[in-house]
Amino acid sequence: MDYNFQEIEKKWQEYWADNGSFKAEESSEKPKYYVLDMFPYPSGAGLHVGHPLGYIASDIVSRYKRHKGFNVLHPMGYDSFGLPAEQYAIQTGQHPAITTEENIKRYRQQLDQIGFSFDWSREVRTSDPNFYKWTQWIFLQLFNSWYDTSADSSKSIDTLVQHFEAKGSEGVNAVTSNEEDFTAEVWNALSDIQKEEILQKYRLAYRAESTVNWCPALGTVLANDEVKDGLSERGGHPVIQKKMMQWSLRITAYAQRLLDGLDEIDWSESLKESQRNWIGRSEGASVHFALKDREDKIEVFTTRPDTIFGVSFMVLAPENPLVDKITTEAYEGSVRKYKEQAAKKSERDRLADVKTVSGQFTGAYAVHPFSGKELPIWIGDYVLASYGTGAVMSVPAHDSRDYAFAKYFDLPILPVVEGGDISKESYDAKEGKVINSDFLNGLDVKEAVAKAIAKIEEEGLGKGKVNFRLRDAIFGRQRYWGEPIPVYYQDGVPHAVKQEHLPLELPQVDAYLPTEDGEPPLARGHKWNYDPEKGVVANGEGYPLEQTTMPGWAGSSWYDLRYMDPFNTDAPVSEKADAYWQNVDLYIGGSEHATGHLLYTRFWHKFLKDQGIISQNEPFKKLINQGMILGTSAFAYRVEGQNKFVSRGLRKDYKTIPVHVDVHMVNASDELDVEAFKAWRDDLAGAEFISENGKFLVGREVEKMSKSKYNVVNPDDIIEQYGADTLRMYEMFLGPLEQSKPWNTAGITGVHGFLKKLTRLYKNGADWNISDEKADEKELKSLHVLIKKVNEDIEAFSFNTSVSAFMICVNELGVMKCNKREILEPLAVLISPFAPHLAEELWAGLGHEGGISAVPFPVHNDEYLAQNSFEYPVAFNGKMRFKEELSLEMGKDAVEKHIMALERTATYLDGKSPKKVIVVPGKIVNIVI
RNA sequence: GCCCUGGUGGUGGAAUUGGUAGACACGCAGGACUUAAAAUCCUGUGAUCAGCAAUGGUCGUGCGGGUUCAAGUCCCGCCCGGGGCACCA
Repeated sequence: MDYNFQEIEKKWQEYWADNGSFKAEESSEKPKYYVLDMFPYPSGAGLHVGHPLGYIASDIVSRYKRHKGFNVLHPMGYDSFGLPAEQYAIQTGQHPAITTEENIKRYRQQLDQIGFSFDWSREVRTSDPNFYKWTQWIFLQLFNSWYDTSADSSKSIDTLVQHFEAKGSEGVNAVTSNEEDFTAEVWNALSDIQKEEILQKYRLAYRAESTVNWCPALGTVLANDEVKDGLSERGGHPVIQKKMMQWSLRITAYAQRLLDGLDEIDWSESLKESQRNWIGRSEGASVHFALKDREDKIEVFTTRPDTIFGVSFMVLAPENPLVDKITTEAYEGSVRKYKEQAAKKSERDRLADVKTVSGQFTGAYAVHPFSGKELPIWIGDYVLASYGTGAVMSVPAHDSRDYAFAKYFDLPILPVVEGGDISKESYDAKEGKVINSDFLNGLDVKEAVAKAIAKIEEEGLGKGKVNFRLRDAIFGRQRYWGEPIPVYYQDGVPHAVKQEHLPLELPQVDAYLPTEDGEPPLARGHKWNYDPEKGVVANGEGYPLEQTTMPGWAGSSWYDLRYMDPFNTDAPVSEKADAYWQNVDLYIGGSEHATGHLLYTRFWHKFLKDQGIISQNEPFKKLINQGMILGTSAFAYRVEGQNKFVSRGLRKDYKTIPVHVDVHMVNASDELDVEAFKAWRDDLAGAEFISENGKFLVGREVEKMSKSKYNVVNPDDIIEQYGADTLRMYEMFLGPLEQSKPWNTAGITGVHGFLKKLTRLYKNGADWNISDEKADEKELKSLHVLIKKVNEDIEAFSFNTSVSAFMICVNELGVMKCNKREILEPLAVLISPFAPHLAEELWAGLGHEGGISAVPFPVHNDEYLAQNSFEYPVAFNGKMRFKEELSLEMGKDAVEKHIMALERTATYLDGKSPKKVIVVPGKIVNIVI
């Protein structure tokens, strides 16, 4: 065999491992380039052909950059804390660390086979105590920080305490849930416990009673991004709302910076848009409405202060604490009933039930700040307690939800913006002239918004305000297999575990379930107390440790930094490593992390930047989302009620049910291996098959790759049959990296054949056959067209088109029977990022030693590309009719003259004289008749 | 509902950003080599009409308009697929 890929690939993989070919240099004169893949969670199922897609693309870039003279950091590791290993542990009693270790071994084996140029010496695992020591350390920095909005930066909590001691809360501009002002005297007189209660409202990692997403089936809380349509993202279990004491991270402090930062990074527009939606900035005003006959006020947030004269009632969320205070005696019963009803509804029901209007009058009235009119106060579950102030001013004429509410309960609808018909629906558009609105009359909506805010501020009724939809991130999980939160409790007050006692390692437990009392699994640890002098001690001594662990995204929020300096024992990353590597130049991974990992990571980096740990604002300069590789399922058509199958073309004649067929039993022409199919399952053994033209054909459909659809293709099988280089090139050839596309094993023969063809340029049978003759013009042109294209394509991440370009060039050289060193040497280097094993083999065959990976990448020479003639398409009224080869040196006029003199031109003119002749040199001739 | 994407042969996809639509590959059809198969190589392959044929005509990039000598590409209005957000005031 002239292309013995199995032997070649094994040989060079060993060579790379033995020579440490891809070790990134600590420091270097070379410019740095950091290419990162989203590290995988090592699941038990192993990789299917969809997983390596992004890794192949990043590997091509890494290898290309090495050829271009960069010091490339291209690491890999494992996001090894997670639910599946824990659930397996619950079922079997096996420690999740063991399962994880086994899965990692399998992953490593699969990854190694594909020939990636990872620097494995820097491997990280989030579940490794040497790694999570620093995850815990970062958590403690967050715990010890508050956010100063005046400086727009986080600061040490000590600075806040000093301020409180000297001046109380006056002059503090912080992101906080604290609403009560106090003086220095009051502060200094507080007990430690009371002080800590207040500080918790400022810390960036804090404990608070908050409504959380509780998943009873998983026995843990979930972050907002882990819940989809009221179900847990993992497992699809129902999620309910529950009030719990929870650790949270104050990501909301960074909302504006997270939003602004998007403008300086090269990410896809759709991804940025997802993050913008998630952060959900809206501008408006907060306005205080006084209550009739009471001291309290209702504060609302509105984005439409211009419609303030259209307010005809107020609505509070049922959970709003004000409700109980203001409800009049006569309505107490019905309000209580409504609240109970609302509390019973799960988030999911509430979402599903958007169309049903419900609410209850409280008996109380607010007073319109400008008109003095009395406004009835209602409660309704369309108002959310967790957004804004949990209260709205209702402008039914210009808000569809308020409109529905007003119609249902027959409340007044007052139009204040011209331009819509409000007899059937509200007019929500922000266009038109304001009417019926006193000092706002005659203004455009935009002007009215500004004027209304100015007036509200002037009268002390409120102020302009920006609101974000982003919520603080719930950080505690009632699980075993995660990073322990390094906190202990003294008199119920949380204290940080000392740095010298980090990592706080997971305790040994006898089972991985929550306890019978519903406490997290860590409560089963027999040695899970803490003494600030001694560290972890047995229960009964010292103080109790926190029992929840960190969520899956904790470790992944900073792992990119650890690769820069994986063995550092003094810091997550050294100043030197940070200064050299800075941040990730190219990050490739799936778009499913848009509002989870990618947002949290940006948050942690901004925080670490504030702390002076790192120098960069953003972790990932450029990000590409690789598309999903879908499966091409195969179906056999079973005749309803019979054990009989009909071929695809005949199924119209029968009533059939499609049955999934394992794609491995179908060939490239969609023919089913009937014998294999019969042997597949007992019930099929006696089946009858009706063929067409002697063939039994299956139907095809594109679906997500999944075991249950029998359409999963394993890379190991592909590598076994065609080799890793073929797999790599075929995955790239399938289509644009960012696009989702179906896998079809049938097409792979094209790429495999190409690699064989390439080999044949260098070899004659088993022997190397290379000539030192000078290359001719045509050969050089073919090569240099390719050099130019490949360079451009890699820079543009358009790998599918470079594979085509390789095919075109190799086809051309094959026809010319070119075996000249002058052509074949650069060709081997060009293809090395794509098919590295074969490239190494060819390079060695050309007589080189020392490997190909650092050989400079070819640069094209324009001289060889220069054309002296061009085949002009000649079009009449824009329709191409014939072509004429002309010298490119001919000017416009000369071309026109030549073309007009042609006999063929005369035929098409058919006696008419052209109105106009357009000549675009080197492009086209168009004759307008 | 709002926001991002995308829509090109039987299939995956190209098209230098306004200049020959369908590169490259799969599949299909035919042929060469072979006892045969595999492998390899060659030819054809958007639809449709006319012709024995070389060839020629018409249509054709989701739909309907428009700009232009020229539109897959630009503009206006729709339709459909994929994704994000969503009683967010």
